[in-house]
Order: sequence, then structure tokens, then C-alpha cells
Amino acid sequence: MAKQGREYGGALDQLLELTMLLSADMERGLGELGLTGPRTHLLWVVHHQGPSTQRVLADALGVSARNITGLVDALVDTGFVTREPHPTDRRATLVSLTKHGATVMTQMAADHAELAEGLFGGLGPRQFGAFVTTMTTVLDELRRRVEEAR
Amino acid sequence: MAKQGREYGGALDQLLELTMLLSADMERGLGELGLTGPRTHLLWVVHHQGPSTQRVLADALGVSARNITGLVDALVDTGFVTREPHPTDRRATLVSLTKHGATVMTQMAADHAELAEGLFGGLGPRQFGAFVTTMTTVLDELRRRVEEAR
DNA sequence: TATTGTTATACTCTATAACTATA
DNA sequence: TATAGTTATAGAGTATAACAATA
Repeated sequence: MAKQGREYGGALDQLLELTMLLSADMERGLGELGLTGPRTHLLWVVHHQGPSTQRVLADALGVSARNITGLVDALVDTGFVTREPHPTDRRATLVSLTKHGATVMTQMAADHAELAEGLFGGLGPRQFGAFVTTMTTVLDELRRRVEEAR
Repeated sequence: MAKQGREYGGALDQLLELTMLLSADMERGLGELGLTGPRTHLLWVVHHQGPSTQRVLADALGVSARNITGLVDALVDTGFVTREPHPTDRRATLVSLTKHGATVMTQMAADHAELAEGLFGGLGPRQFGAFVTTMTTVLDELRRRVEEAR
């Protein structure tokens, strides 16, 4: 029992270390591009959903509208996005990627795929399949806990 | 080939979602205790390593000495730690847990174990063992990449 | 000289509240 | 009335640089 508990704790520690290394690995290089984590997250949403109002971005990122104003200001200043008037709602603005922003995000998607290949490419098909299955189970349990706690 | 790449990407997305949920789950409740992520990280180090100089804490957390001054200031103000003179080096100060700080960290370790049990307790022994083995492999690859990138 | 920690300054991300323009 | 976004204000975490006290 005690031994089992220690093993579980060790596995959680592995996940936490992986969490930290993964964010370090991803955010490394963002600085050279003039990007930060939150700004990249915003670009990621616009890259996948297309031109979006700031209200939509606030909900997607789970932050206040005021915060989006600041992030978009910075991304306009550094040439990643533009603010355009919304075609039908004159209160709203549409945030779109510039050509530079689109280029950077396309490269980032490729890097994402390369990282995935690097992390999992060394596993056998059986081992990889079992890992995905287990991750799904663990994720479901974690989602359940987070949901229940709200 | 293309299908394989998509599968790898999906697994990486699972890991990233787990990363976000895990930090959300852990930081939930810290606010009620009057703690934040970085302050808790500092307490965690002192809890495990015992009374420590600010220099040691800066290295352990990977942040500047200035930053430690601010975190310790806040933790002293809120009653989690004390600053004591170093017995032999009059330049340095030793940061120690107060009784309250120690109580909170002991409870946090118990919560950590409970979370691990909740996440992995539903897996069979075989499945859990395979998961740990795979995590070890993936972590090694990730550590290798981070090391190589420095 | 080198190291420990602080003061000074600045930037990023975050929040709430009050306000303007529009719906 | 309600919504989209901004200005005003504040707090946390982070950094570098200059400095004081001590090693």
C-alpha cells in the first residue's frame, strides 16, 4: 500500500517535470521572434480560427477583455497582426494575421509536428498506442476532477 | 506516414492539455491560502531542503536574486517564512518555514499524494507500469533536446 | 576581488471599474 | 439595456544594473 502510493507519486512527479520541460522547450525561441507565451497563444487562435473579434479572443484565452487590448496592442506594434473594422458591427474590431504573422505561425505548426515526432518517434507502435490509451484515461479523470471542483 | 504524423501530434496535444489542466488543478485553492505559484514553489524547496539562503533559492527556482527578495518579502508578510541571520556568513540570510508554513506544506504533500492516487489509481498494474516506462523514455528524450538546445 | 542581498527601474501579464460608442 | 473595446489603476512576477556589506 505504502509502496503503491510512492509509485503513484513518482509518476505524478514525472508528469510535472515533463510539464515544466515542455513549456521551457516551447517558449525557448519565442523570445528571438519577439513573442511571449500569451501573445503566441493569441496568434495560435487567430491562425486556426481566422480573423476574430477581441471578444472572441478573450473567451478563447480565458482572460479579460482589457488584457486582449494589451496583447493586441503589442502584436500590432511588432507587426504580427492588424486591427480592421468589423464589416457589420461598428463596435467590434477584427484581428487578422499579417503576412509575417502567418509565416511565423505556419513555421510554428511545423515545429510542433517535429517535436511530436522527436518525442514519440522512438516508441514502438504497440507502446505508442498503449501510451495514448492511458493518457486518455488519465486526462478524463483529470477533466472530471476539474469539472467537479467548479 | 502522414497519418502517423497526425497521431504523434495528437499525443503531444494530449500532453499539452494535461499540462494546462494540471497547473489549473494545482493552483486552484492556493489563492484561498494566500499563495501563488512561484511563492508555493519557493516554500516547496524550503520544505524539502530545509532552511536555505536566498542564493540557493534563486538557483533552485531558476530566477534572479532580486526576484527572491520579493517572493521572500511577500512570504514573510503573510507569515509563511522567517528571515534569520546565517550562523557563519554575515552576508547571507536563512529562510525558514514558520509553523504555519510547515503545516500548509505538509497538507500540500498529502494533497499531492491524493491527486496521484486519483489519477493513476484506476489503472491496472500492468497498464500503470507500461505508462511509467513510456513516460521515462519520453522524458529522457525531452531532457536530451533541452540539454542539446543550450 | 568575488559574493549576498537590496534599491532603483522597467516590462509583461493579469484583474476590476468606469466610460464611450454602438447595437 | 446590453455589448465591444478603451482608459485608469493596481498587483504579481520577471529582468538588469548599481550599490552596500561582507567574504
